[in-house]
This record gives sequence, structure tokens and C-alpha cells, in this order.
Amino acid sequence: MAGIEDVAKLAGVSTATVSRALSGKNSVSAKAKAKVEAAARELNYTASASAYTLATGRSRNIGVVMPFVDRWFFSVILEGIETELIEHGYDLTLYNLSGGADQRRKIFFEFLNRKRVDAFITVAVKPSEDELQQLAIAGIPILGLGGPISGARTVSVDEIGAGRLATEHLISLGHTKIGNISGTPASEMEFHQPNLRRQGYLDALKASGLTAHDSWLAEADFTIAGAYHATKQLLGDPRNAPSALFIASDEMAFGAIMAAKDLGLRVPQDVSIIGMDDHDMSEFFGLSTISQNVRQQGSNAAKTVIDLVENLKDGQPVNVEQNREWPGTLIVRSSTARPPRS
Amino acid sequence: MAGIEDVAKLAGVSTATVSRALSGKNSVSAKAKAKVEAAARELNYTASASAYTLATGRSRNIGVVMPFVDRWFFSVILEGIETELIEHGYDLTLYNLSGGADQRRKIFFEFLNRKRVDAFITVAVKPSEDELQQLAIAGIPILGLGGPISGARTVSVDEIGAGRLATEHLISLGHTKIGNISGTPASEMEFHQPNLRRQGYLDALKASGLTAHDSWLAEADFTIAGAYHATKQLLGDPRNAPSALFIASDEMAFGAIMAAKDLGLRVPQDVSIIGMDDHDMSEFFGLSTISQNVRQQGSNAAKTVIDLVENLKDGQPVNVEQNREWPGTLIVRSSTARPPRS
DNA sequence: ATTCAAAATGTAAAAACTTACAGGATTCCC
DNA sequence: GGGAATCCTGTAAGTTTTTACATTTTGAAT
Repeated sequence: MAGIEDVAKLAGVSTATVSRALSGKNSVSAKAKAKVEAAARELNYTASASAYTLATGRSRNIGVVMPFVDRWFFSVILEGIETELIEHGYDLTLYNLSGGADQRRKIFFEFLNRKRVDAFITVAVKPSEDELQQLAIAGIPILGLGGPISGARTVSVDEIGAGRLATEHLISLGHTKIGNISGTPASEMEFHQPNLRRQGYLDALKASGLTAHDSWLAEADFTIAGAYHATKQLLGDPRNAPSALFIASDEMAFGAIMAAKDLGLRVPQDVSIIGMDDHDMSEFFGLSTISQNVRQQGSNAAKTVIDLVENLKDGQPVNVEQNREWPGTLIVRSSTARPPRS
Repeated sequence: MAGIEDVAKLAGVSTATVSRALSGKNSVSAKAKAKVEAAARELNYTASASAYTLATGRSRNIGVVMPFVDRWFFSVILEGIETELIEHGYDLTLYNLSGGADQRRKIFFEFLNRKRVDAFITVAVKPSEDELQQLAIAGIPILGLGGPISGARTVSVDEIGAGRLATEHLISLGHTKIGNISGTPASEMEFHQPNLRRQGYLDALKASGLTAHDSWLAEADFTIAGAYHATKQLLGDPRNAPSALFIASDEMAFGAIMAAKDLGLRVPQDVSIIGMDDHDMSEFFGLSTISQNVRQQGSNAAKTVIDLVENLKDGQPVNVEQNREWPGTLIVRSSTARPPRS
């Protein structure tokens, strides 16, 4: 493995000049730069990351913390972040919390201290007071996705607004008996997104003078199966069934569609269903939904965090507390229509 | 941020002793060890990763390269790897190739050289000659998942055997008209797993003296939608339709089940369907399948790669060329049954 | 009490970069 | 052509840790 010294020797300059030529930040004569670049190419040289980090205190590496990576939302956002980071010459190191409390402690109190990352992006993770303090001591800026974190920048989706949007779509079609399935508290993210979505649903009903019958509401596991069973209950009694359902996630909505079919109900003729997320498979199911533009949320977060670490002032990020909210956009497919005349 | 010197001062010993006490590898008196540990805890000290790497040449960091992260198989395997790595004190840095050839070149010819990782795990990626050479020069060991890579250790699933297993299950139920849907070449992984699965299917038929009618074979996009349309074709003509289908992936099999239902066919009474992977949702669909134990494949790969980097001899891994193959296991659910009497 | 081996500790070099500082070379302008 | 300003380059210090080597301490055996 060639080091900077080898390049310097081959190019006939000092290591300082090599460093300057390759980083492109300081003044180097065109001639020297050419020689250095040729030598570096010949020796296949790239500066060692650890020496760079040690010397500069910067690692060009971003840590990403998420509770799972094997769920659709998280894997898509991860891909969005990663692609953007690579583009800018950053590495991504992944920390997933699915290993439980012990793993979480290890991540926040050991790995974090190794000064291996310039900043963290947390996705749907709410750091505890202890954890935030730990981050502050280590001087690592943090960007939160999917919920407010005090003292940190934050990028999130307007969950309430999105829930309202979905519900308003159903109301505008003429539905008055609108049900809702949200996640159970246990299966929820740490910021209770599904709860917020229901809040938007309730807001929309209220604004239109409608009320939510208790028997039109359900909570279910955040999965296809969970929503399948919940839907069978909600739609089971034809005399008292809602004519439309707003479901807290697309994945759950798939289960709802299958349940409706298995009950002999046609979607959308007998019952309208709208989800939320714009999952990859939603188009296949013809599911109307609210798009969150997840991949772009990821790349946006990556851009923001790079901005954060490249514009530190005295080691502190400038412009803290700037929260950006994304609106959702309504996507109408074939799972929603006017209510049946009864 | 406290450095090793601060800890040494507080504990009243030299930095060498601190290093030894904390790494636990060399002899330190019990008394000194206790003092150092107390001091480290008080100062909240963890050795800086970059200095450690610079001094030792080891980074305790594993690079993972995969073509996507937002597909079920990849995200699950990633989670398996990550959880195991954390357990052993390793970090994971993620490189995904979905950004195209340019990103790929950047990863293999720039990022890789930074000496930031001790080893690579590649998942369903077939490095080119150039890329392999690059890895060799950099002295980075590599563990391949999902296909053979010359000169590297490899962990893979016996795809042919798995395809045979699935087909034999259908044969043992009494089916003689067995169709198969595999991925299109374009949508395939770089090692052509789906092709291998079809190979196993053909082997099994042959062994039982059965033949595959051309009109029972199809290739489709590796998605629900792809298989949905292919299935509609295969089962569209009742007089010439197979009574059972072996589908190259569970995700595709979901599409097949829906297509069958939409054609008015009952699964399994009218048509049996078996997939492959044991996807999270397969239980919900009642899909019979071949389990690949994906998460465990991931954690197994992580263990193997740690073994690889911790047992280097003269910078070279020992035991190269050791290929481990996983068998699949048959999981029978409710999507397969005896063929209908016709 | 001596002696010797083994165990514990300290000193200082090494790992591979960046960058402040200072000095030499150019360029510019009059 | 001379002096100042600017640009370029090299020297050496600094970043934080590990570890070879040297030295001191400990403990056991005589």
C-alpha cells in the first residue's frame, strides 16, 4: 500500500504539496498538481481515512440509527440516504436498534464515543435525555427524521396534515361513514406517527361536521395480518359498517383490501380504502394513498446533514432548531370511489 | 473530549498502561486495572477509532456491498449482519450499488482504498476482475454471499437443491403438470439465482420421468406485478393449465396467488402454488415455500467474516476457498395440496 | 538475604495524514 | 531594475493511540 510519502517521492515534491494538491483546497501550481495527480494515479493512492480523521477531526462518515432496517419505510429511506452520501464522498455507518435495549445502550454509549462519525441521522428514534446529553458531550450533531427532537434539526412529514388529506378525499367523494385503523401503541414508532394520522382523520371529520362512530375505529398491529383481522371486524356487520376506511399505512391497507375481498365486498364499489406511504406495491393493488416521497426524504436528510457538518461554527452547528416539514400528496388510484347508494 | 492522556493522569499511570488495561490483552496488575477503569468511566472515555486504526491497522469495521437495500431479501440479510457485528464490537458501513455504474466505480476504486474497512461482505454482487484485483492490492479480504467468487470465501444457498426440493414436494403430492415462473434475465441477480432454481425444477421433473410443457414455463419481472401477469397467462387456458406452480420467489408467488383468485381458481383446491424464500408475509398468505433462513445467513456471514479478519496470517486470510452451502428447508402451508381429480 | 525469573510499567517511536509557519520564487507595478 | 505583494513549497509539529524495548518491581526459590 502506497502512502503519501511514496507519492511525494515519485512526484518529486514534499508530502505537504501532495496533500494540498489532492485536497484541492490550497494553492498549488498547476505543474505540481499535475505531477502529483499522475503519481497518485500510478500508485493507486487514496489518503487513509484514519490518518485523515486523526489529523483533521473530520471523518466524512455519517451514522444512521433506525429501529429496523427490514421494514419497507426504513429500507427505502436508508437507500435514499446512502445514495446521496456516496455522491458527496461520505460513508454511511449503520446502527440498527432491533437488537433490543442492550444493543441500544452499546450504540449510544460505546460506539458513539469512538468519534467515528461526523453526525448522526436518527430515523423514527427518540433519543432519551441521557442519550442526547451523550451526543452533546461527544459534540456530534444530530438530525432527526420523523419527529421533533429538542435541540436538534429535524425533518419530518406533517402526519396530521396527511391524515386530514386522506380523510378529506373520502369526504369529498361523498362518504359520511368513514372508519379508521391505526397502529397499536406497542407496534408504533417512538413518535407515534400513526396516532398523529388518526388525529388528522378526526380533525377532518370534525371540520365537516361528521362524527366517528366507535365501532368504525380499530387499532391493529402494523402489518398486513393485523389490518386484515381488524378489517374483518369493522366490515363484518353489514348493517353498521363504514363505507370507507382510512388505514394508517399502505402495508396495512393491503391486508384491508384482502379482508374486504374475502368478505365478498368489492373495492371500491362497496367500500373505499385509502392508505398512507405510497408503498412500492401500492400501484399494483390500485391503492389510493398519501405519498410521503420516502426516498427523497432520505436524500434530503443526507443533504441537510452534510450541510450541518460542513458549516460548523466553533464546533457547533449553525441554524439549529430549524424544523422542516414535508407535506404529503394525495395519489388517487382505483381503491376509492363514491359510496354505494344504500 | 477526554483523551488517553487524561485518563492516564487521573489514574496515575502511563498511557501505555491505560491502553493495556482497557484492551485487556496484556498483563496489568489488578490494582492498576481497577484505577484505569474507574478513571475511564469517570471521564467517559473510549479510544478514538481513527487513532486505534492508525496504530493497529485494524478498523473493527466491515463494509457491506449490495445492489439494493430496499428489497426484502437484502434488507433482512443486512439486519442479520448488522446485529451480529454490533454484538462483536464491529461497525458496519454500507455501500449500495443502486446508484449505477458510476457509483459502483467510486465505491470500488475510491472508498475502498481509504482503508476504512477490515473486510467486505458482498451480497449477490459479482466483482469484476478489475475489482477483485483492486481488493487484492488493498489487501482487503472478501466474503461473498449468494454466489461463488474465485479466490474468496463464500456462503451461499444451494439454489439448485432448493428448486428441486420445492418441485419434489409438488410431485410427491401427485402433481404431474407442474409449471414454473422464474425471473427475467434483466431482473436477475448477478449470479442468476432464479435460473439455478429453475435448473433444480427441471432436474426434479427429469428424475421423476416428467416433462415440462413449454406453455407451463414463464419468465417475469421479480415483483408481485410481474408474476401476477405471468400467472394469468399460464393459468388462463383451463384445458392446458398446469395444476401446480413453482415460483422463483415468495414475493412473486403472492402475485401468483392473487392472479389465481382473480381467475376464479381456488388455492390449493384448483391449483397448488409454492414459492421460495420464506418471506415475512408468507405465513399470512399461507404460502408453502422453501426457507432460506435469510436473517441467519446474514449473522452467519458476519461471524465468518470476523473469523476471517481475526485470523489473518501474514496479512492473508487462512482457509481461503472454503465455500459453505446452506440447504433450504421445506415449509408446507396451505397453498399446496393434491391435484384436483379431473 | 540473595538470586533469578516473571510480571508490571514506563519511554518513546511509529502509524499516515494535515497545516501553521517561514522562507524562496514569481509576478506586478512604477 | 527594484521593491512589495503574492504565490508556492518545504519543514516540522500535531492529531491519538498501540506496542517494542527497556527498566523496575514482585515473588519465589535457594
